[in-house]
Amino acid sequence: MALMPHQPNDLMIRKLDSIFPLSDEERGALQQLPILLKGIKADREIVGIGERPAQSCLILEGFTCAYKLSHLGKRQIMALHVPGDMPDLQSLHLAVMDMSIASISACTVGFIQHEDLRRLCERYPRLTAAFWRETLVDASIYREWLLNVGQRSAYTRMAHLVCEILIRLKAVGLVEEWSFQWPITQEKLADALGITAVHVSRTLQALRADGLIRIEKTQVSVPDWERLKEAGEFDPLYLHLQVRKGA
Amino acid sequence: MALMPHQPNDLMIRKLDSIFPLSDEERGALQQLPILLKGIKADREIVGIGERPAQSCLILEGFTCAYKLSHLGKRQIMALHVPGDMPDLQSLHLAVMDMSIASISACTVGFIQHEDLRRLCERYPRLTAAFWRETLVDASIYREWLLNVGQRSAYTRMAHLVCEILIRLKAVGLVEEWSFQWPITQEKLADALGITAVHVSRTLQALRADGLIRIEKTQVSVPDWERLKEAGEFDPLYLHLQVRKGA
DNA sequence: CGCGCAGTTGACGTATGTCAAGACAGGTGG
DNA sequence: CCACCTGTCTTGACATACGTCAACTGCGCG
Repeated sequence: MALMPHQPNDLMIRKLDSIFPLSDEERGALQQLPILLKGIKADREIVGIGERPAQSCLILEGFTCAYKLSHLGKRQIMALHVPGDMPDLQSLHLAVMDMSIASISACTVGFIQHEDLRRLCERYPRLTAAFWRETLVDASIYREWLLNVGQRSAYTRMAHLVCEILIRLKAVGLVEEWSFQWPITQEKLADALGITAVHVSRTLQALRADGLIRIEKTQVSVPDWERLKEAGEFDPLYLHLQVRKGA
Repeated sequence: MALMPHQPNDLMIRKLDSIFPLSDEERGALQQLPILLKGIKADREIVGIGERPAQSCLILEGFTCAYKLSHLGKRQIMALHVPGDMPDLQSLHLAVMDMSIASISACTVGFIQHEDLRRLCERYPRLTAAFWRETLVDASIYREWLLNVGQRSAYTRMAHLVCEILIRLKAVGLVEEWSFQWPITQEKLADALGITAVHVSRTLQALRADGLIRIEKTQVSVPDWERLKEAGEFDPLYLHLQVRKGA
C-alpha cells in the first residue's frame, strides 16, 4: 500500500515537497508537527458549519466531503477529499466555518492545532506559501466544479468527476492499473453533481454501456482513459499538480 | 463618491484594515506599493486562461468577472468582482491561470507586480495572512455559488446574487438607500447563474412583479431587503465580512 | 436616421426531477 | 444457517423547470 497512515507527517511532507521542494530544515520542522490521529466511521460530521475550530484536519485514509444545505434541505457537496488533503485549512484564517465537513467512508484523520501551524508559518515563510497554495488549489477545484455543475450535462459531469478523482488518487499512489477503491453511494454522487440519485443511476448505466467505466462493488475501473477524459471534457490544468516550467 | 480611484493603495489598505487591523508600519509599506493604473473598456479580457502573469490586479472602478468555457462554448462566470477585489491574487502562487478575467463594464484596474507582493509578504507576515485570507474568502464565495447553482431554483439563485452584490458593494461604500449601479447584461447574469438569458429575463420579471427588486437602466434598487434576503436564502456568513468575536 | 445590441414574448422541446414499486446485497439476531 | 431488515440501486410512468428558436420591440449610438 502506498499509503502510510502511521506516519501522517510523511504524507503531508511528500505532498508539499512534490510541488514545492523543501529544505531539510523545513522537512524537519514538519516532521516535528504534532498530529493527533483519530479513526472516524462513515457518515460522521467532522466539523460543522458555524463552528470555530482551533485545529485543521488532514485526511490520512478514506474519503470526506465538504457540504452545505439549502433551505429546502437539499445538500450540495462542494468538495471531495482524498488522503493527503486538508479540507479545512481555511479555518486557519477564517474564524467561522461556512460549510460542514463529514466522512463519506470510514476514515483516519489527523488533527493539527492552529497554534502549531501558525508557529510553523511564522518561522518558515516558504511553508506558509506551500499551505497557502494548497488552499488556492482547493479554490481552483471549486471553480471547475462550478463550470461542471453550471454548464455541463449530467453525463459529462459524471465523467468529469470520475476523471478528477482518478487523477487525485493517482497523485497519492492509490490507483493501480486505472482502477481504484471509491466507496461512495449514488446519493452522494447526486449531491456532488447537483442531480438526483435516480438520475445518477441512469447516468452511470449510460457510462458503463459506453464502456467508459466499470464498477464492481466499490472498485471503479477506467478501461479507456482517453475516451473518458474526452467524455468528461477533462483537462487536469486546474488541479495544478505540477509547477509547470518555462513560458 | 466613497470611491477614490486616484488612491488605489488606500482602497486596499482600508479593505485589509477593516478585518485585520494594520500597524502604522504595515500601512506605510502598503502605501509604498507601486500600483500601475489602467483604464479598461467593457468586455475586454484582462488575463487569459493558460497565461503566467507576473502581476496581480486590483479592481478600482467598475466590474470584472472570472470565467471558463465548456467544450460546447458555454460560458460559466465563476465570480463577479467589485472595487477593492483582487481577482487573480491566486496567480501569486499558482503559476498558470486556470480561468480568464474580463471586464464586464468599463473599469479602472491597478496592477501590482508579484515581485513587490512577495517582498512585502516576506517582510510582513501579517500582511501575508491578510492576503491569504482574501483568497480564502474568494474560495468561500465559490462554495456558496456552487450551492446556488447546484441546488436552488433560478428565482432563488437570482435573488441570492442580487443580495450578494448589494452587500459587497455596501462594504465598499457603493450603496446608497438600498440602491446601486450595476451595469451587467442579462446574458452575463445568465452565464453567472447557469441559466439562459431568456430565462433570466423571465426570472427578473418575476422578482419585479413580487416587489423584490426594481431596475432602471443600470440602477438596481431593493425595496424590501428582508424579503429579498428570504427569497434568496441569503446569509452573509460566507462573505466573512467581520472577524466575528467570541465563541 | 437607422443600425445593432439588449431585452421581451410566445410556442414548443427536453433533460432532469418526482414518485412509487421492486430487486438485490450485507448485516444482524434468533 | 436461515430469516429478516435496512439501505442502496434499479426501473417505469409521468411531471416540470428550464432550454431553444424565432419574431418583435425599444433604445442608445454613430
